[in-house]
Amino acid sequence: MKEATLKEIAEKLGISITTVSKALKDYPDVSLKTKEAVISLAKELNYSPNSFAVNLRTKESKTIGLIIPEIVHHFFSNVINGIVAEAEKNGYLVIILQSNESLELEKKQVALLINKRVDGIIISLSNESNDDSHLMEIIARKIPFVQFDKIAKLIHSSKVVINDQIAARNAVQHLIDNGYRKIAHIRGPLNPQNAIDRFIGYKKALEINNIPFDPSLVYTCEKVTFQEGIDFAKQIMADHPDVDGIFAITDLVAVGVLSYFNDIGIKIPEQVAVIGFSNWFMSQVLTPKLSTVDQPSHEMGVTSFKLLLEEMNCHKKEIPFSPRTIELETKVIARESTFKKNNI
Amino acid sequence: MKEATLKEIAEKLGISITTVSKALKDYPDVSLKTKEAVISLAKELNYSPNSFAVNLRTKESKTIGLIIPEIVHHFFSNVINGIVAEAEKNGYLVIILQSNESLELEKKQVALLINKRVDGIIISLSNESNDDSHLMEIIARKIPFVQFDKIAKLIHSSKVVINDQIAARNAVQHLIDNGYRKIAHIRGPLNPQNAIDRFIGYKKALEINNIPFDPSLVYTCEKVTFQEGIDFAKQIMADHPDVDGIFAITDLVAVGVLSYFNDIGIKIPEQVAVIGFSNWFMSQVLTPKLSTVDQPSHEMGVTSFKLLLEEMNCHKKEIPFSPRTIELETKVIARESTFKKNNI
DNA sequence: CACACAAACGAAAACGTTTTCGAATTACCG
DNA sequence: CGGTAATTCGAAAACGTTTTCGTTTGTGTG
Repeated sequence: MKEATLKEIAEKLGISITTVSKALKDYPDVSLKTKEAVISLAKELNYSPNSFAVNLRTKESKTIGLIIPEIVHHFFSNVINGIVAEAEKNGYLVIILQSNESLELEKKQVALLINKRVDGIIISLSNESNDDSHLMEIIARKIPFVQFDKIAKLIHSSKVVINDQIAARNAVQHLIDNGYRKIAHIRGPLNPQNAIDRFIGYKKALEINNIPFDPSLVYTCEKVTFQEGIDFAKQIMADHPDVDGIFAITDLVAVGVLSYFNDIGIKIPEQVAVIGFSNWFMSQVLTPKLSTVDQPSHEMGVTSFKLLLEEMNCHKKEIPFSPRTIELETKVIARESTFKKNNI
Repeated sequence: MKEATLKEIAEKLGISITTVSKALKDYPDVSLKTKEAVISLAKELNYSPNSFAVNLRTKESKTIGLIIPEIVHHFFSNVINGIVAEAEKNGYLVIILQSNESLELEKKQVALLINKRVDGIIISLSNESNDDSHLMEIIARKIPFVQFDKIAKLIHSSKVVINDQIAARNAVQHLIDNGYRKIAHIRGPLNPQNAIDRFIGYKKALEINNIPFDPSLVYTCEKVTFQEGIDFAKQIMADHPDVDGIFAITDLVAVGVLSYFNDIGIKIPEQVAVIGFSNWFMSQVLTPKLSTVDQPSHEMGVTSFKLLLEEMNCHKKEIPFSPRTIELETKVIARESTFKKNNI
């Protein structure tokens, strides 16, 4: 009942381990007769190579590591899906870790993956990440490395992103085009590059349309939760009763806003229009249906793995690899929550 | 710039590999002096044991495999989260695979994990799974094994489940208690045990309340999608315009129903009450808010890993392990979509 | 028949660790 | 001081594979 090994097959056939190994890997210097004998016996014994030994010998594990801030998250679970599918298609397995938006945990997990000697690492940074030392370590060890979505701009690695500035600008422009003028922004935390970029996009859109930027219309999430959406919606109506549009950093927050407005009877979009970001599934089934920005999450996963694979292949053959940055397309999805105002 | 090894440390210190290994693992037969010297040099060289070699030597990889039907799914992503968190807490990493509800893929993936020699396997079966041979293989190889949610009853392994019959019965009882009598059921596919059990629970509830069971009120999903919810809602209203309640196999389908009714102006719950299953996040933000059955998904993940860990520990020490089945509690979450009828 | 050459196989090293068991040294005690 | 016991160390095997480089045998050619 034990696991079959090359040695066992060799002994039963009265040949050497070397020949058995070669026969199974279809080397040209094994006669057809022995090849057949070996293959047939291997099948019979249900032989499969001991991957631990193969890993040690070949110095690769055909396994990659993936670190993301949150698994239970429409965007990230879609990315996971893309990565896992593409990886499997190419013979790789994926170890998933969740940083819980904690820099400390993220660092531990990078160390963990390095120790495990994964063949490559894909990461989307936590909101706390303002320190690059663990990423530098990955680079220093020459481990193939791809960042996506929430990236450290200054780290010289491949990246898969969207153009958050333009995407956000388009979202706000959509509000403006539909007649909304006094637009609040519920932004993400101060650290992450994409929260910064979306904020910049928000300002740009105002600027282009000659709407003065009012800092008091900007509200900053700490955790980017549904509850914060509710809280800020309340706050906004208290601070600025005449606001007529809200652009939220992500759909989850926008849904909080919607939920609060629905509960207290504020009409959307008649009184306030709302647009989110990321096109979460639920946004299309809410009342009113939420306008948002579509972000190709699954494709982001697939592309990230493809880039990593390229680098891993170069790494194996010891040919140099130049990191690339790929920018994927987004588009505004107009739904009920931003219907054109009647008076225009 | 190369990876430090025991050999290197030994040579630099003029001692044997054995002693270095022992020093790092705090064996009692190494003098304090050499221990300190070794540890300090190891730190300096940034030594970390080559996990490939450790795996080969110890025959374990501190890695488990997880196969689920769908990653982008509120219930499953919560389970993943629970498993990954609990695993990491105990020094294990998790390889995730998605069967896409395909038996064929599921079988391949089990084979993959066996070949990778993971220390244990956790699985929730695909809807197609009506063949146990791949699961038998896991048992035959004595690989620690836990099933959760969608299980093969006859396979002798640990299991983590809810009581689907009772949970479904409670959901339907809730509808009946609130005055609904003609209740349709949108059930899951014919194969999965939990779809069968929920259907049985539905029938039981009717029986207890002396409501005759009408097979034409039962609709069977193939893929359990949002779209099927829409389609069946339409179908139900065509077939039985006087239906006043719907129990759906899962929230996603219930949301489809809600969405269709909202679109065509059928009032919920005044005309038809709707209850789902699983308590997906979005169900609380819909209009109307969806009643459902809470299923402790995160806890299900945590519990699954704990059971697996127990078995892995026994396996290592070669002491026998008896598989256990753990049943977690569910409870009906009453929201707007099933408000009590006025006339009772 | 000698020689070259191809075909088929195997010995052995290497990957880096863990662990057993015996050897060497030191300390202790009567 | 002889002997025992404790302390400290290291040689070597083992885990199972891959791959290099010989060696042997058989085949064909001049």
